[in-house]
Amino acid sequence: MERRSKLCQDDGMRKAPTRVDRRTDALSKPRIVTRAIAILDDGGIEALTFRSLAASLSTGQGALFYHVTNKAELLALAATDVLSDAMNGTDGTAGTTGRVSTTMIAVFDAMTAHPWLGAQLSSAPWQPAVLHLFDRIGNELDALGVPDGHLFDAASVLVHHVLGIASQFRATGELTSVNSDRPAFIHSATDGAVHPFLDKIGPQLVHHDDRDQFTAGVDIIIAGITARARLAHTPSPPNTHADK
Amino acid sequence: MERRSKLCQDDGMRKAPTRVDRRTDALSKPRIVTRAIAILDDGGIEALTFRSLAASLSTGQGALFYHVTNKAELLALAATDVLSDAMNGTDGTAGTTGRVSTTMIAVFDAMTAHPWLGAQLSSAPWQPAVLHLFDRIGNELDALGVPDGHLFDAASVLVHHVLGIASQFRATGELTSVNSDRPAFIHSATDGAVHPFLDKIGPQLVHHDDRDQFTAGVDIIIAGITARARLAHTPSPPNTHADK
DNA sequence: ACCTGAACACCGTTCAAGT
DNA sequence: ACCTGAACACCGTTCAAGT
Repeated sequence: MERRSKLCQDDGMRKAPTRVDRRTDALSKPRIVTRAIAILDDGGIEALTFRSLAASLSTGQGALFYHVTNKAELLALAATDVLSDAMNGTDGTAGTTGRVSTTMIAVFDAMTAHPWLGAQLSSAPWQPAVLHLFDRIGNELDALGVPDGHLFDAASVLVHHVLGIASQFRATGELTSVNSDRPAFIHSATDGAVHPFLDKIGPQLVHHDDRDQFTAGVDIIIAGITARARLAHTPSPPNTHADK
Repeated sequence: MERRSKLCQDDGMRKAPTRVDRRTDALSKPRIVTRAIAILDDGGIEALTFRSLAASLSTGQGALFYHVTNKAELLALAATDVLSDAMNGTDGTAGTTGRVSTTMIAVFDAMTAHPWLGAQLSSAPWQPAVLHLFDRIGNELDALGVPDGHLFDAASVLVHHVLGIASQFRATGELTSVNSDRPAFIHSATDGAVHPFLDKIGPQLVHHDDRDQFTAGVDIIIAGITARARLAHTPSPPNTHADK
């Protein structure tokens, strides 16, 4: 969780026994996390193993446990890193109104760039990364003018929406195989049961863009939030422009 | 996937070699699934093991693989069973308008009754159980009068909302420990970073009811759906009554 | 203090062998 | 056809032992 970058914490100051840098690349939390992310990025979530990570850092597995409590913490740290980067990229992009959806889309894009991220976020919704996102969205809704009594529920729906699509990113292989032939897949998956709605929107299921669908969902939710907020509060002016 | 209940498929009819019921309880898919659900219900998701399941049915683990392809299928079958029951309980409960939220709440309640269900649903969003729910919600929105062009997006947001809170049901132990002392937990989880919104809504985080929060989210989404649908289509009458 | 690597306990899944 | 249970491959995690 701590981000201090003390790669070499007593460098040369003290006597220098033989050669202080008998290894320039001493093990450290940040180093481990960085390497873990690299493995996750190009091997998926099942590629990250304490054995593979240790090999990649040329150490023993035990050494890793000296710096990291367990795999859950390791994954949580990786998620925090990646998500923070994604969210920092959106600072001051749009006016207040658009800022919420900008944040949401940034998270979505981070999940497509790092397919393991979705699985990790949805598998541990109370991890720091998610709380961080929750806080960010809450603040943005606050700035947008959503009344206090509605902030909590409003922020929750938005976070749930990300977690919902996050779960769709589990098992990349599975998802792509689904995408290749959705109608056939759905037919086999539902095993011949009657599904009038699925049949009806079959074509959309095949041709739709996941990102568009995500943003459409965000729009719907924001519409609902403002509709209910206005209803409960003063009929204040729409507040549709940027304010900063 | 198939629900036929052929517990004994050739019972006694044929010759009766020594004693037809040398075992009344022959292994079968439904029997296995039922027992799996029982184990899941009172031991959580990590209690279900092919070893534990085999022991509980007094067979070898190999026998289970004769009826079930793998653990993923077993869990998917269990989820379908439980979710179908939950959704069948809501038939003809309310008018068209309230039917969507009735379905949503039924799913939520099923997840609190079977804490493993949330984990399973969110860990494999393309499984039959989820598709079944998706279809159900789509049909209900259709009956509600949501225009065709919006049906897909509308149903998606709702399903994502369930999947989002579903992910919150992972690791029951974790969730309860969180509930016991949320402020302290959040402080430690965020590790001292600045989280103005979390601080602001701290009290609500502690005292809120998860079910209320869920339904509040459903209301927000439905408000957004009707708002956008009305906007895109004719300004038709609110259509707020039951129609069947 | 930091690292090593064998060992432990536990999985899902397979498979030769039985009836 | 259905079942048995040992075996396999692979985990996360621990720990005595080294420097």
